[in-house]
Amino acid sequence: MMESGRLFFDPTACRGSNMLFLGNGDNIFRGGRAIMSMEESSKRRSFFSSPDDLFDEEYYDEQLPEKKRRLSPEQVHLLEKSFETENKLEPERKTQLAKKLGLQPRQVAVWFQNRRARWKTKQLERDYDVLKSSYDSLYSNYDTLVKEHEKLKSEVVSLNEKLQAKGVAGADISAQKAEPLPGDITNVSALQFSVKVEDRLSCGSAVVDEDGPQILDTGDSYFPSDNYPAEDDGSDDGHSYFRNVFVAAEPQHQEDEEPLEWLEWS
DNA sequence: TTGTGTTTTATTGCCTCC
DNA sequence: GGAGGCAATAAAACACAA
Repeated sequence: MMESGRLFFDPTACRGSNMLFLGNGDNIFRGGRAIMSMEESSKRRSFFSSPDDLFDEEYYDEQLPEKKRRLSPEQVHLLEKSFETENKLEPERKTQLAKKLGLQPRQVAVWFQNRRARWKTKQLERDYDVLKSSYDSLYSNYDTLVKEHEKLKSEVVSLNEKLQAKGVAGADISAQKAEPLPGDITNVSALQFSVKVEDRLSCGSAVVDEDGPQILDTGDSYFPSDNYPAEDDGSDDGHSYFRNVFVAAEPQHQEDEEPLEWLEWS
């Protein structure tokens, strides 16, 4: 596999014979011509010499394989569409696509490889954003809880003082007979998170119970399956590797989400 | 025009699977 | 062992500010 790739643009390999390009059913000159025709303006020349065909002067400009050339928008569009339906390439589809596009199968394979890499990079960026907003949300809720806790604590202290004052002043209520407070409710640990926090939250932006938000160990933390989801024309439609990771504080989410099945790998 | 940063195409080497 | 995948990287093509 690598050998064919290596030969593809290897000047020494090209010098001898074009048979080297014929192994996959397409040859580079056919592809080169197709690209050339779509990019009428560019007529640059390859840095390496070509096979016998190049002796034909008429052919020279159009047939010469170039060292590197961008695919035409039409080619990219078709490749993108194909990638959307299936991001991996079976040999048959590769050959078909290559023929359709006037490219070498190898070029199609390389394009898919690079496209998958790009998709993955974008996906990681999206995942980072999701994780960050979840963190921000949790942090914000935590902050609210801490403040509320402080407020309640001071209320308890104040009520305790009143009770004690009443106990001293009241004729029948001795300090000994007074109902003890249920535990030391001025103690942070007694209050803190021993009850369901969600009961105390009014905003409802996040449901945080005693188990708290958590990151579940999903085991394999990367690709959910052999197939990535179809991507909407390379746009950010927010498929996350980690979408099944968060059980709380999921940020506002995309409407056009795909079903989770493909994410539920184990 | 040129320098610079980004994107795209292609290669290389390693790994896994059959 | 060959085929195909991925990560890392090179290098050409492109975009764009100065």
